[in-house]
Amino acid sequence: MKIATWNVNSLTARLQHVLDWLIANPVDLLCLQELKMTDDKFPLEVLKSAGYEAASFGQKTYNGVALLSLSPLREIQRNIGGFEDEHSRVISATVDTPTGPLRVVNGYFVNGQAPGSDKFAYKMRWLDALRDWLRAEMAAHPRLVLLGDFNITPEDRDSYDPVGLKETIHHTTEERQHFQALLQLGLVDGFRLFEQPEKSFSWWDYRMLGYQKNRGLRIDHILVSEPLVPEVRSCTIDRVPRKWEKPSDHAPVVMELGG
DNA sequence: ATGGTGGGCAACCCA
Repeated sequence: MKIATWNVNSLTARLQHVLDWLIANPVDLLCLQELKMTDDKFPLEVLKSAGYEAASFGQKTYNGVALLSLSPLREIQRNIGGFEDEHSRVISATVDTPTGPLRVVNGYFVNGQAPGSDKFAYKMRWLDALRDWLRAEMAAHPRLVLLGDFNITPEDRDSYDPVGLKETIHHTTEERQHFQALLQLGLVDGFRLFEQPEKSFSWWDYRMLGYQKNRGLRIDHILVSEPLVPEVRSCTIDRVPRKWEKPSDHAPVVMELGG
């Protein structure tokens, strides 16, 4: 089976891209971020016609996440348990796979603007809450994937300019420690299970010809719990839709799982 | 060069 994550930067603006991408890449599960729409605007029927059951957790203008699945979504949960959050950033569900149930946690992590800002402080609190909640989630669901737009470069090699951008947003020691804390829960970065091209990124700024110059960051990730590691067959970034007209600034990350 | 582009929607917004 295949799973994927994609920050679409408005599902209203990108619905046709999503439908076109799914036709070319009929993944079993697609996790979306930055819907920028309320749930009453979510295109449930259009996705159903494309063969996908879906669950959304949106809000007006900002944030918003959704799960699109060929097979039924069970035990759908919204946001981080026990954490009061005005933003719609996490949606989780269980899907059945040939090798057992898979718990999926889809997150649009806080951007954080700049170190020292209120938004950065919120990012740190949010990451604290996510880690504490995930510890229990992983105990309850040993086969778990955490995927989405993390807004963190795990290492220097995940940035086009780690020297010039040292300790700026997406690159700070604090953010990277939070990423490591997720790994310490028993999660593994699926992308790094495989040899990958140098300068592999999942996001490129719209400005200054960012994509054309490959000035990007790898901030979209698929982390798998240890019991799933032997099942991971591949993990790749699909740059194709980033070349389409009016693209999202993010590219999808795709993982193939096999029994 | 402290810029620039894009989405949503009228916010000195948010990425």
